Amino acid sequence: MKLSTRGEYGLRAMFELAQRYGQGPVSLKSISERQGISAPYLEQLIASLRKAGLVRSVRGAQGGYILGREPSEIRVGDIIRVLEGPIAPTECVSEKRGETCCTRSETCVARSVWEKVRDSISDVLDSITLADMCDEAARLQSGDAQYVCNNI
Amino acid sequence: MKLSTRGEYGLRAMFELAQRYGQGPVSLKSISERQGISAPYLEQLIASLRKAGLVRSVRGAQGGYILGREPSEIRVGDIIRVLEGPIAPTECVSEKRGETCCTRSETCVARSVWEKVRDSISDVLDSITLADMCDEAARLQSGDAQYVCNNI
DNA sequence: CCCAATCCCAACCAATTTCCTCGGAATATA
DNA sequence: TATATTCCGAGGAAATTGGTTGGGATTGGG
Repeated sequence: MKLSTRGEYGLRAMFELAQRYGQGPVSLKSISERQGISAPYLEQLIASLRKAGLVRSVRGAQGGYILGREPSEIRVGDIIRVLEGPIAPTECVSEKRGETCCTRSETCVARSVWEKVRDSISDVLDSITLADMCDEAARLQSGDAQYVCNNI
Repeated sequence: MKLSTRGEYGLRAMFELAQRYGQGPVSLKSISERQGISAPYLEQLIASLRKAGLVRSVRGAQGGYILGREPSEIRVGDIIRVLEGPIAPTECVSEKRGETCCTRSETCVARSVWEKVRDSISDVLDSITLADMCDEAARLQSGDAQYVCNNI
C-alpha cells in the first residue's frame, strides 16, 4: 500500500518548481540539492513529467525546468498518475482499463471494496493543487500554526 | 500505489471464511480452489492472520480454519494491516511509528498530503466489515442489481 | 491402530521492480 | 570556445514479490 519514491520525490520536486514559479527556469541540480534527491535519478522522473506536459524544459546554460502550467492547474493526482501509473489498489479496479481482468469481475465483493479505496484516494489527490500546497507552506512558514486548513 | 497479492488474496480468503461462518472449519484446499489461489502460498497468508488472531485453526483430518471472531467484528482494515503492514502511502506517515523519519517532518507540505491520503484509505477500510461484505454478496446474488449500497 | 487428511514451518528460488549510477551527446549562454 | 545545463540509453545491485518444496505434527475415521 505504498507509493514508490517516484511519486514521493516527484511531488517534492514539483512543489519546489511551484514555489519558484515565475522566477525563470530552475536547474535540476538546485532541485536535487534542496530536496536531497539524487540528481541523475530525479532527472528520469522529471523526464516523465516533461513528456506528460506537466513540466517544460529550457536547455543550455542557465537552463532548467518550469511548470508546464499554473500551479493552480496542476493537481497532485496529475503528478502521481504520471509517475506511478493509474491509481488503483489492485489491478482489477485500475483507473485505466478496458479489460475486466478477473473473471469474478461483476459479482466480486472484494472488488467493490477496492473501488471505494481507489475513489477515496483519487478524491484526495485531485482535490489538492500545487497552489494549495504553496498556500499551506506560506502559512506554516509564517508561524501560523493554529490555522487549520479547511480548503479541502 | 498498489496492494500486493497478499492483501488481495487475504481479503478474498477471509470473505470466504465469513460466508461459511458457523459451518465448522473450512479447509485450506477448499478456499484455495474456490478462490483460485495457490494453496501453499495462501497457507502463508493465513498463518499471518492466525498469529494476529483473526483466524483460528483446527488441526487434523476434517480440520481447517474458522474466523477468530464474528464477521461483524472483523474490519477489512484489520486484515490489510496484518498482511500488508501499517497503512501509509509513504514511510513518513506510517500509522506505526515513533521515529520521525524525514528531517523536513513538521514543515513538509508533501507530508500533509500523504497524511490525508492515509486517513482516507483507513477510513474506507475500517468502515467495512466482513459482515458488510456478506450482506452485499447476498444482495448481488439475489439479483437485486438496482439496490444501491449506502451503509458506508 | 493405522492411514489419510489436514495444518505447521522453514527454507529456497526465479522473476520483477526499485532505485539508482554511468557515460556521453545535444544545446544554449557568456 | 568553455561551461552549464538538459537529454538519452544502458547497466546493475538489492529488495520485494509470488510463489515452490519438503517434511513434520496432529487428529478423525475405518
